[in-house]
Amino acid sequence: MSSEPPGFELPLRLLLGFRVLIDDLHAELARQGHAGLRPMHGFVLQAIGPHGTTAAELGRRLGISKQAAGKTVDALERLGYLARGSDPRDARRKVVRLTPRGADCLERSARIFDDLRGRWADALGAERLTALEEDLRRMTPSNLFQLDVPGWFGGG
Amino acid sequence: MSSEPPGFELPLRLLLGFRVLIDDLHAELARQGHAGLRPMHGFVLQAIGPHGTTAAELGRRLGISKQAAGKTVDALERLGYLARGSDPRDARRKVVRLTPRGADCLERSARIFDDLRGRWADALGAERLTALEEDLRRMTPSNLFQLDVPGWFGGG
DNA sequence: ACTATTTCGACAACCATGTTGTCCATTGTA
DNA sequence: TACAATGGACAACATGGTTGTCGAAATAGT
Repeated sequence: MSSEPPGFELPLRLLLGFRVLIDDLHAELARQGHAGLRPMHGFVLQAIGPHGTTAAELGRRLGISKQAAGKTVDALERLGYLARGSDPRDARRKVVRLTPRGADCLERSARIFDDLRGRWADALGAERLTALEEDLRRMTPSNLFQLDVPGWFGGG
Repeated sequence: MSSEPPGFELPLRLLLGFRVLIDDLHAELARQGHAGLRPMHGFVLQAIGPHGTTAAELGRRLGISKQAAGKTVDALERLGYLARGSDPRDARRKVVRLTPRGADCLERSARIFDDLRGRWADALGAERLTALEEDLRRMTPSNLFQLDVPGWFGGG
């Protein structure tokens, strides 16, 4: 009879796993010339994607208010990762696009994430990692970016 | 040749897994009379434990400043989950202890977490869940509570 | 015993990020 | 043409974390 771990360990381990990966990512990003980024910024760049979006759309995608999305865009714009443009077909929309620096960061992030995943595969075995991912996919919502996280954790 | 998922999916799934569990926990806690708790509050109660601590010690345990820990204690005290007492042997220390309500919440949380873990076990199979936990244990630091999270995510 | 250092708790100032509410310009529709 | 919906900006507010400072109390050192 194997004693099971207390139930509260699972969420904590999930969070710690996330944390470890993100910390490693940002340590490496900083080494590659992208210091100053906050943990969530990478995901915001990822969520914006190569084609750009608007603040309102980004908010919907991330599950936060358009105002909050707008503030985040402000921050990333100040850091030089995003640029705002206007849409000739709709004067209300302000399209947010990655700058070259933003695109560079996104590419590096992708490579680093793949590398980190490779390290997990080395440590755990490819099959077990695949199984882990499958299991998580089964237990989590499909919308990868509906993180919500910033707001939901701190409260507000 | 099975195509591997992009590396950035793994951290996101870990985070989403955490989120799902915590959301479920708090939905159930609210149903059981403990509405108004923030996601991190449960972990703070957990980290305080049945014997109580001080704000400074709690801060060290959680990996945040004593001031931040103090503020969190304030919040939980306002909500009726914690009570401050004084230590006769050290007039500087203000011992923070769970109130009956706090202890009740902690017990219920434990039961709910076990139940949620059981649901994952049903969905994934006990062996796979055990493997998942083992793998995460292998890839994450041992100090379960050194979350840091609040500060590190939002930035500051 | 007296002093110097450490520790605890509190307060203040500041920053980041979220929320809601309001308002205006623009677009699309009845 | 009038009206509703949308996008963006601004303001006010709450939370939670940080650093810095300070006084009170405990501890170490001479």
